[in-house]
Amino acid sequence: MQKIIVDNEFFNIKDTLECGQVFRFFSEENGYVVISTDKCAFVYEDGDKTVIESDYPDYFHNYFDLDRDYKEVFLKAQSYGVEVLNLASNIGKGIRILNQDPEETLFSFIISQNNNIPRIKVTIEKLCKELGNPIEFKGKTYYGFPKAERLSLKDCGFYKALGFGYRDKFMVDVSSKVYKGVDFKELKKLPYKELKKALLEFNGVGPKVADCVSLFGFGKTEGFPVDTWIEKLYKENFDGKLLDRNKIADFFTEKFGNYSGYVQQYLFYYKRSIEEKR
DNA sequence: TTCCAGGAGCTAG
DNA sequence: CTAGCTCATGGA
Repeated sequence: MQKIIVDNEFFNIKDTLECGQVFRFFSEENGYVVISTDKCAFVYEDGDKTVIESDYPDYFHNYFDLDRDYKEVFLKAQSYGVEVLNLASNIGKGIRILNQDPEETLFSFIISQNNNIPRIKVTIEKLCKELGNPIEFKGKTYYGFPKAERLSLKDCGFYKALGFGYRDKFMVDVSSKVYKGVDFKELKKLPYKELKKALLEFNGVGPKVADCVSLFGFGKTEGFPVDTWIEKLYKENFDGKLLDRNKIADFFTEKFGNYSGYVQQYLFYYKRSIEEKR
């Protein structure tokens, strides 16, 4: 087990994990166990440092986006003179956009549509426990995220029984398509707009999920996912005249350019956290 | 009971 | 191309 030690100021593990970009983590005593594909890490705070323990230090170095300067991202967000964004980025300046596995991200966000975060997490955990590889880590058994090959062996009844609802069909269709040959490395070479177009070809992937997958799974930060929370925030804190979510996304991308993904995550986390307290 | 959640597919017009 | 309807599920 190796340790990575990172300064705390622009890396808050709680905010990074709980801001809604990722579903596979567990709050354990004094820290979090994070799982990505078949790999585990334990992450905790120690004074003004955040410590990442794992047998896969290179993988989690990239996963936590440690080569990026998040002070620069934060200062950029503060530079627009948007009041709600100043507030949101101050509260969430420890958020980092994770470099998640593209395939896992694709299935995770198909599950996320018209669903809520606690239930998304429960559903994904049931899926991993059923089909994922067991991983022994720090005295407990966790489960990896199943590959498309294994997902494609199951039918709609299986997914329905796990609580997928009407999304059962999407899991069957997409896992089969991915298993038959989707080259995620080739997709990663595409620019944002072409990648989004390719992602929209999957049954169950619309504009919002495509933007989440391209951001969280492929690192394309010019997309701005618009869900119900962002739509509320747009109506209350921006000019709020647009009704179509595609046009709201375009409005934000035009405003924030390559920083759209970071800004979106600051705003999403902020909006959800203030509504939760009511 | 109705409304809502990190929406998207399908059909009519 | 857009507007409206429908799609499971469970918590509030």
